[in-house]
Amino acid sequence: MLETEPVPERRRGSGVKMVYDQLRDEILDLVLLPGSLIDEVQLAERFGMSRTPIREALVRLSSEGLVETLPNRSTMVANIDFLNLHTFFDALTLMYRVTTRLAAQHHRPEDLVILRDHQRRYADAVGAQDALAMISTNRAFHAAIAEAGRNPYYTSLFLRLLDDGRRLLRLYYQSFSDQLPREYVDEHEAIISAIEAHDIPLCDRLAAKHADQIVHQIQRFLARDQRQQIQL
Amino acid sequence: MLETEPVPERRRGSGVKMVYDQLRDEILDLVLLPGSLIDEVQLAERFGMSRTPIREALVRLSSEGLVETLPNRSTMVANIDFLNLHTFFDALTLMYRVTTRLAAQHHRPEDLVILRDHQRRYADAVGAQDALAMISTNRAFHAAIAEAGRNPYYTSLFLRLLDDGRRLLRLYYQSFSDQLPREYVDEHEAIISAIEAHDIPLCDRLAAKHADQIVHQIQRFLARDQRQQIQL
DNA sequence: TACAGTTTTGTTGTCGACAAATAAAATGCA
DNA sequence: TGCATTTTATTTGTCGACAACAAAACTGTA
Repeated sequence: MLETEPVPERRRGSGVKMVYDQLRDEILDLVLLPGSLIDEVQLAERFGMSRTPIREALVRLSSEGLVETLPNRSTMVANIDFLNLHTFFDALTLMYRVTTRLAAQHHRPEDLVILRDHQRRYADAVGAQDALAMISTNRAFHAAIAEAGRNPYYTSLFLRLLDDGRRLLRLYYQSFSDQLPREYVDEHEAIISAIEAHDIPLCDRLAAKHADQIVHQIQRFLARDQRQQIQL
Repeated sequence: MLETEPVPERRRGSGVKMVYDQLRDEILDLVLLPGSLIDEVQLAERFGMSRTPIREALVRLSSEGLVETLPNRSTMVANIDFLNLHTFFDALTLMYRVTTRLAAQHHRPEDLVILRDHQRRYADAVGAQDALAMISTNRAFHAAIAEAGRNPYYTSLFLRLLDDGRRLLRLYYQSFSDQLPREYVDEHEAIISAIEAHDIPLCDRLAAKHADQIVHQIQRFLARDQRQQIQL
């Protein structure tokens, strides 16, 4: 009597969160391509559970704008809006500045330890030429700055922007993984020092410069091969 | 044959949205008090539908921070965080400034028509001493400015802030509905003119002043009767 | 062949029911 | 009586099933 149990007997309330986290990662990592349709029963079979928890996860993703749900029709992975990218860059730059300024004001000693930890991991990723690790560690670094700023409103918007950017960065790094991120390591170091020194104007300048670097780099990439963006 | 139909035969996909909108309004209008527990089957009976759509509405409200859901236990109306109000005021002020500046840059002629329409309704509400109408029309006015700024990232954060503030304003206006909002009418007029003139620095100054007025007024109120805030 | 109307197919939105998990009540023991 | 333990009860998380809706496939007619 072979009682195969492919689903490893998950705990009660963990279903939605598991599906949510998994789908979210796959969307942001472009495993699920923008515009592709999502079938609930297919997901239900894949995760070995009913459609109900799948649906709740999709509702959550929908309210965060990661999927668009057409009434009585399939839900769809949200498209990347290449036409209004300037609004994204604008908001991203402002949030870089605001969160870094606030970190200079409100950080505590333990925040610096965390920051340096993330920075070290980022430097390792750059040294190892590991594009995926660069993306995630860079994100963690700036998310930690936002946390140190201690304003949840800014933090949540910033995280959303970083996630939206994560999809762009996936396009970016998969096309050419060059050595430019080396500059970012130094800039990160300077930002940490400015935060530690409570130098708010310097934090503002450094964050703005850092943001401009990233924005211009992405824009250069987009201008370079426009075919790819039209294709999506 | 008496076929009573208390539930008016709603359309198919409208269930969740109806429950979501209704609960959201009741939470923001303090009909559902912060910290109060929400029973799903009770809501299901009240809305005349199954628990499934109620649940999806609650998930959505949860992801927007309006309710907090304890695992395997009741979900709860989110508390008002009186301790960290300064983060709220800070973000609100910045968003006032940013959205108004962007409206000066990117507005179109039809936006001004909409703005003047909201402004007229706000003036009417002030004239009629209708506190609830003041809250909603003021919100609509500033939301329209954000829309005219055409940056969905800022708009969504701003709307969230305005909604969080709506609960505070409910506390505020229900304790003393005075004639102070009269000043706001004039300030709104000045903001409209500055937007129309594309005067970005003036928009920034006016928005900052406007925000400070509101913030200080709420802070005065909170300092005046602290008993009420502790009670909640 | 082109097109309007009809049928079929596939997918979603909703339902009622059951089981797990927690809180409350009841019981037993010192 | 006070406390630990068991039992009950309530509420959630999940499931399988069915009906409604939209798109695709099909049919008949000009």
